[in-house]
Amino acid sequence: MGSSGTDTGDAVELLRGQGMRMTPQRLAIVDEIMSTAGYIIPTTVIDRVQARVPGVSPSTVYRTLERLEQVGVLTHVHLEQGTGYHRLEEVQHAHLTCSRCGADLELPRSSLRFLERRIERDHGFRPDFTHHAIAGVCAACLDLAQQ
Amino acid sequence: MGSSGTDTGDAVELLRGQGMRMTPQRLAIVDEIMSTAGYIIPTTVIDRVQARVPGVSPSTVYRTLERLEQVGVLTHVHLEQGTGYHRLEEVQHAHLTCSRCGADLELPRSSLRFLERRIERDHGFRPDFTHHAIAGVCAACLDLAQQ
DNA sequence: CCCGGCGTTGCAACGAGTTGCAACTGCATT
DNA sequence: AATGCAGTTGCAACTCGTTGCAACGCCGGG
Repeated sequence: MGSSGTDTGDAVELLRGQGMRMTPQRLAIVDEIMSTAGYIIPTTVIDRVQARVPGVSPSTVYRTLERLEQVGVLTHVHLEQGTGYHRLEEVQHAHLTCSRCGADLELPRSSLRFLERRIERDHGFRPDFTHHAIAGVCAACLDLAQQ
Repeated sequence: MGSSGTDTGDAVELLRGQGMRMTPQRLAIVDEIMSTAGYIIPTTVIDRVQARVPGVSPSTVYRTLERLEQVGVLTHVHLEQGTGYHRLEEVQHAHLTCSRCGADLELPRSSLRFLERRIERDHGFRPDFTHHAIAGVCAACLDLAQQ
């Protein structure tokens, strides 16, 4: 686990097609991301990539993540504690973050389609609830508060 | 304008009641916030307060904002470009940020109550759509894309 | 009105993230 | 296989924000 997932090759090919050069650093970064399920935060990418290719500078990682997003391989989300990146192909979901206990629930986008459509109809704005986390109070904490 | 709004006095009194000491720095920070409509970002507070009380350190401003939030005078929101603070009494609203043109629309919380209740009913999580901005595409950009 | 405890401040050091720039290197071409 | 250059990299410097700590000063008690 943790290396050379099947999509890494696909991604590399796609990146080459976009005129991007495949350097060792970039290869390590892409492979690290492609073999990670869910989202990953930049500092983690930096740590893991530096373990593989000593001397990789943080700025390279940040710039590569940005590049990968432009090319359409990744997307970033704003979570309670900062920015996270995940593969674009991953199932889209919103993050429900409990402001009491910090729990992070995932809600499939399909469950929010109705709300998205309703807001678009009522306000002319087509929202994407997956880009920013949604704060609130989870069921467990609601129960505690109700006693 | 921009100084000693009527609520500054109320706030100071409340803070004293909480055992907080009123230093010149803190007084300037509180007054700056209380006389600002809408949200304000920390760096702006730092600039304005330093203009009044030379030498105030940024850490003091950050710590005071945090303190004011604990006491219940302020609240922070996560916008596309960082953190913003606003008075708690201000009308609550969600921020709709257009990912195409960057427009920032405000949607009164009352317009979202229905959605909040529906999510709570369906998923057991009571969301607060005002805490994080909501990304999406505004009406104008939707029109452009449709042609 | 002075005194002293403890809440507060400034500073220095640090971590995350961004940017400008000179040096380097994939890789297409020859 | 050698060459050239546009795409990349690492570094240094900078901004925003956080934290530990010693010095400071607000304010209640004498």
